[in-house]
Amino acid sequence: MGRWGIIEEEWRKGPWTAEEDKLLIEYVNFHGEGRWNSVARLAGLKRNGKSCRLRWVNYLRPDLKKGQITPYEERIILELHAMWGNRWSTIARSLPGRTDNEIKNYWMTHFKKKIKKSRIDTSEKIKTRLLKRQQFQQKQLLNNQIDMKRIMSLFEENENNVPSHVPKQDMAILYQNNTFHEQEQGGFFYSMINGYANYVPVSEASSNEDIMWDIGLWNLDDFNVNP
DNA sequence: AAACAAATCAACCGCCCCCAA
DNA sequence: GTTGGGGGCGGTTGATTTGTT
Repeated sequence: MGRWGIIEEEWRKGPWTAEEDKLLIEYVNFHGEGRWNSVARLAGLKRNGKSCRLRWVNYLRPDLKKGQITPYEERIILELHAMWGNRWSTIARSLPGRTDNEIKNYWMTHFKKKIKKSRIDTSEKIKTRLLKRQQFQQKQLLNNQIDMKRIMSLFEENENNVPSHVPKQDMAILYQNNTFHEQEQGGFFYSMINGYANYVPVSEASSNEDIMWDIGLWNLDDFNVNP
């Protein structure tokens, strides 16, 4: 009870019940995603907006991929984590149907203990701090994710069996020995520059030498965007 | 069978950014 | 220019599940 005898807003916490899920699904089906803070009022749920959003995004969304992370997905998680660090939502954008939370959990349980604490940790933090200030950079980098998706979609098709419509040359993009092999035709050229991955659409690279899709995130020291 | 340990993962928290008023 | 609400993100927790002795 509040000071004036008014019952203070008490939000439910903890695991969701099937009934709560049902209410939330009905709400989203009717009102769409978003405006999460009005869910409690409109759907009769005693959950705050954040809780509702989280439940929907991580569990109830119909487009979620169910089942275990496949070995193929695991490789992508490792590769992208090497590129992006702990930016789970960024990594998740390249894995359709998987959530940042899921990927984060997976990495934490499977790989964290294998990574020794070292000065790499410190430099990761510096990198993260730098990135936050570099809005412009980030937007550009996210654009390049689109290019990554094209790569990833090729892997997707190659995961189990190779559809006949996949051109031979695209098959050259293979993930072996912890790296993408260089690929010169019909896809992307992958290389490591200063230890960071670069993906260059081959068509762009060959038609215009000046275009360099540098998603080597961390060479930001060279920029002075925010004087 | 039972006690204990470890792994898993759903959900929380605090912080941050964005943007409308 | 400031403020506050909404929402997104990464780190963390802790109940439950799974493995081990």
